[in-house]
Amino acid sequence: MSETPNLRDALIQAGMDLLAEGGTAALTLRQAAMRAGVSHAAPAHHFNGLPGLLTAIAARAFQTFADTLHTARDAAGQDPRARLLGTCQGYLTFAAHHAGLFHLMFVACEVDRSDPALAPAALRSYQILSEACRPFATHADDRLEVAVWSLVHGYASLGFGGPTPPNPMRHAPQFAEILDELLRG
Amino acid sequence: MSETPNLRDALIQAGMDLLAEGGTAALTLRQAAMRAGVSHAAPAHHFNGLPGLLTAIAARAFQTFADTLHTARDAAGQDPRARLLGTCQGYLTFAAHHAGLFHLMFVACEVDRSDPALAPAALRSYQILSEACRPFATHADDRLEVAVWSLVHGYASLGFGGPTPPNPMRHAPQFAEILDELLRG
DNA sequence: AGGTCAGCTTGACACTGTCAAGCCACCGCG
DNA sequence: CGCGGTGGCTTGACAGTGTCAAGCTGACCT
Repeated sequence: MSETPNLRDALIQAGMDLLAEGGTAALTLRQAAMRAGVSHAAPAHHFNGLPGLLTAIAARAFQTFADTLHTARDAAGQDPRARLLGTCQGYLTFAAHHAGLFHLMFVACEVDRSDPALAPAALRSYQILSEACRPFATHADDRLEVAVWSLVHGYASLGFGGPTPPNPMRHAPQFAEILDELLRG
Repeated sequence: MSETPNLRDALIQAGMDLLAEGGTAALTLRQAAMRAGVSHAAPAHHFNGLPGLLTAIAARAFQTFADTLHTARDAAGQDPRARLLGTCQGYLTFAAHHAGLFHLMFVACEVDRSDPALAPAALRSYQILSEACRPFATHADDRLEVAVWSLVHGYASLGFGGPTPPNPMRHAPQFAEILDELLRG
């Protein structure tokens, strides 16, 4: 009665809430349906099973991810290095604050990566990073983009940017110093 | 009757086989027990539930991972750059050939990362990479180690090193060129 | 010889995803 | 206006999962 104009969005929102609260294990079709106030089989009419819901959540996550990168880049001013660093820090901030979504977007094997709803937002995210790299490209190929992308993604995945320090590292250097290393500080 | 000196190892081996054959979803306590020829509740006497089995598999995977890095480094000769590149390519080879184990080692949230059996092998892997980086370190801190580690881990996680090319990239540059970029070619 | 206990089995429970069948309001058409 | 049809949801069921409690068994120790 409150507000459920369409159930699909409500289920996606419930799934994102569950993911943020209890991690991947808590994200369940039946729990999402219960949160949305419908029966356990209702989600089947809007998604292709659990992978379908996960894919829809990942698609929405890619959109907010692209927005995060965009605003972080623009907030960093006009200097090309500051813009690239800002974009990377947006990347790290998103990974640290939305670990569940980050996991879903990049590593979860249940999401259907061939879903056409996934490509646009993912491509937009990549293009924002790619544009920030362009002023520093010294080769014809895209090796710098791949290098920066791999670097920031690995840094985030290994937990250096997160609140909890990773396993064997006593003190991870700031990402800005590492990026300088790559850009021939 | 064939050979099961201790069930614990048999369960770990069965779990690794299941992981290699059917991915994370196929790795199940009951399936591993069935493969080992015991009842579905037998694993509970050797592991702390499913997370315990996953942790034990991850610990063994870290050992073979460290061995892979070690032999790849030594097979690369004496030149410091060749040794570092060889170590990284061992990293990428392992990630591509043992995607399930790689996932378990670094991202699976079910493994108990505080398990004391996990730290030694993980630390050994890190030290092999760290030693290969040492000739190139130009700062007192370990920023280069973290940079190389993040770079190769991100490169592997994003699928550049794997058999299937990743999403938006038409042609990923070879990792050697990217590593040269980081080492100020 | 008798007791003890680790290791394994059996059985049960709650929970998951998924499918089949049915219900019901709404919408278009005769 | 009546009426068939269909999308959206419910109910019920099934196989599969992890996990716990209880019981059996054989070896080992005293």
